[in-house]
Amino acid sequence: MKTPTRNRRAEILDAAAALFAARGFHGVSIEDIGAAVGVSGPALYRHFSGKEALLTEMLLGISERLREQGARLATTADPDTAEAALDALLAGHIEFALRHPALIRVQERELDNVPEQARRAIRRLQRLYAEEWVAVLAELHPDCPQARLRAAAHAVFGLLNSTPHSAGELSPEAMAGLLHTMARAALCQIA
Amino acid sequence: MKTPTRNRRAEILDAAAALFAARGFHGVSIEDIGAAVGVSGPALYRHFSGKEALLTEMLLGISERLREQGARLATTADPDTAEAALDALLAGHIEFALRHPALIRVQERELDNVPEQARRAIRRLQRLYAEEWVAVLAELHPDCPQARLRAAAHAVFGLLNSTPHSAGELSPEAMAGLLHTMARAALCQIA
DNA sequence: GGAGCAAGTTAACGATGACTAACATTCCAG
DNA sequence: CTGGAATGTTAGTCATCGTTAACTTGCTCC
Repeated sequence: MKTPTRNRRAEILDAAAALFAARGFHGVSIEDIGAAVGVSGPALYRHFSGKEALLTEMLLGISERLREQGARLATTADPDTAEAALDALLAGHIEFALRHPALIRVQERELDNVPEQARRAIRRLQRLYAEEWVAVLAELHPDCPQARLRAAAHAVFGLLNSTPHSAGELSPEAMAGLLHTMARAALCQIA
Repeated sequence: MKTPTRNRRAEILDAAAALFAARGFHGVSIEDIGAAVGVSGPALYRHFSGKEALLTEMLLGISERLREQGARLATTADPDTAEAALDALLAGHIEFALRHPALIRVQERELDNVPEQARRAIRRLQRLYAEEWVAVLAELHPDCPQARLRAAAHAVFGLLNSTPHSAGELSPEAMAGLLHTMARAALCQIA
């Protein structure tokens, strides 16, 4: 009974992400998650210390991944223009959002269900990611106050993360193009 | 013990909205909601038939309000230009989102916790509201396919509804102006 | 002034669900 | 071969929570 087991932890995290996205953290039971990966109930405690720990690891993973990607793309090899950096950030975020809508949804909705300490760590990563955007935007709009740039960045995150809501009407490529265009236009207009 | 009682139902709905926004539907107990309005626990059953019914009424109220506002603003007195109608829709939505961030949050997150039948009604109202936007956008972009316009509208809702995330950095007026500018720019660029 | 309704109260029930305990199986390592 | 880790299983515990029941209390209207 020991199939390849392409790492159970990852399998569990994926299944849990889909379930959390669909029904919310409190709307999903440990039993549900177990059933989704073909084991039943308390088997999960062999891999995670509890339900909150599972969510915590999930959110930390997402934030870390975005932050790493942001740091990499914002300081891309030779960013002659801030415009190029912005396009890279946009493309990266859009690709992530389109490829992992469930993760985006969970990241947006379930932060409050993570224990205090880990929540601070997650928020820190999110802040670092946002600061990459703000830095790039500051180059494009040198006399725009930081607070306004931060608000603009968060607004654009809202736009890009709307993906899970409007699922499937457009092809992924068309959707990516549309979001890129809209976000770019929105970010170039901030006085 | 019969203070003015400025309608308990409304009071309960407000308190529940704030709690649901903060901790999610399943994260809030009937006891919590009661405590928030100064009565304890099962007193709520004098006003609502259950927890789901409470959420249902809340979401129906929000959707109805937005739809009504949308219908009113989109067909405003004399809409010489579709641009004016779009500006009216934007201003209305932004005002609502800034004035009632908790309602926006609940509307975005808790639809799945509403029983099937009511959920369909809510979705219908949301669809009607979105169609107001699509109709106006169609005037501005006559040869843009409907699906793209719909996706654009939802993306802008994501942008405007990001308010609850980035709370308080900017003054409400500055925030309203920024959101209006960004959304307008985003919506004028869709090829 | 008492009938009746509106709006609370506390106590209890029943379900669900997170987590623990105790026990089984498979897979190597020595 | 054997013992021990890794990974499951089922049964049970304990807390929480939605909901109902039974009982109180004040207001209002004839």
